[in-house]
Amino acid sequence: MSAVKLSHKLEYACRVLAQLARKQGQDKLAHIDALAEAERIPANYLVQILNELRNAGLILSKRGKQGGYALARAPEKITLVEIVTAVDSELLERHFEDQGHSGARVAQIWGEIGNCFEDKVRGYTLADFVVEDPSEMYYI
Amino acid sequence: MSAVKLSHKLEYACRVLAQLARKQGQDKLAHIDALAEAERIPANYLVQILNELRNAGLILSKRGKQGGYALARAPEKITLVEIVTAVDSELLERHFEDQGHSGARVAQIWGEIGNCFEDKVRGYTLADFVVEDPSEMYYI
DNA sequence: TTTAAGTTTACTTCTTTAGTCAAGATCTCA
DNA sequence: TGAGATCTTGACTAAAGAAGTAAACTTAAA
Repeated sequence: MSAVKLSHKLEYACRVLAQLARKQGQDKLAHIDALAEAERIPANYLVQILNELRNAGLILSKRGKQGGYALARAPEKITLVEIVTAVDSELLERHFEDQGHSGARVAQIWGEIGNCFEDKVRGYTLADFVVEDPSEMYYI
Repeated sequence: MSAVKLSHKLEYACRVLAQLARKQGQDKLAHIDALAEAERIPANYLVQILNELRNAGLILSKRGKQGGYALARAPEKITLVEIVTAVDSELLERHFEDQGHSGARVAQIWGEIGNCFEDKVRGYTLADFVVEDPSEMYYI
């Protein structure tokens, strides 16, 4: 587990969703190239990430001319746990070996730590990624 | 980051230290083979892990006949953060890209989550891994 | 001096991550 | 209808890390 060191993929997913949240309400759909440019993400890689987010039901897409992407729901209805699960579900999985004399207790303690982590992650929604004044973030 | 999915190395380190804690106070030193057997860890791999724990000052070793390993301090003086830092320091590192329109806020939020995680990890010591009654663990 | 330890370093194998690429499907508009 | 814009899908690759293996080297006690 790398709890605090994010994978690029998860960080990209958070950023692109934040950007989509910012564009919400506009009638025009967002294009991959514009999203890649705004968030400095390799466009070819972003393709895959958007696919996973769509498969998870977090965004909607439309093909063809006038096509593009938009959030499937309001930002405050999309929790960070859903984002993690969509692109990097291992992060929240717990699989301990539970072998040897100390396996059970080690698993128990890390299980508690995992619960704490998951609760914290569950407490955020996409709306928190788009607050107007970043300094507000400290009071959450 | 894999916060909740432990690397084998970190899980092995926790287990072998718990075993050393259990043997504390005895005048005989613990041998690699016995530790590997008790905690079901590949002995050849354990060699490397014990080395890192010694370099980090968590255990002491003695070579030659009658050699072996022991904790460098009392279990309650060894925090889980020290163990993580010794064998898998990346787990607690935070490196976000902070690029694109949303980079700063994404980094800020994950930084908060990381602080929460680190605080939780800091709250445990090796003594917690060796309680007599595992059911006590639930009340920590 | 023999032997039972730990020490150090190099190597292998497998999986994952991050990224690239291109052919295919679909939709709108002229 | 058809041309072009746009997403869709799947195959591929290079680099890095995880996990484990192995063996030569050093040290200390009997």
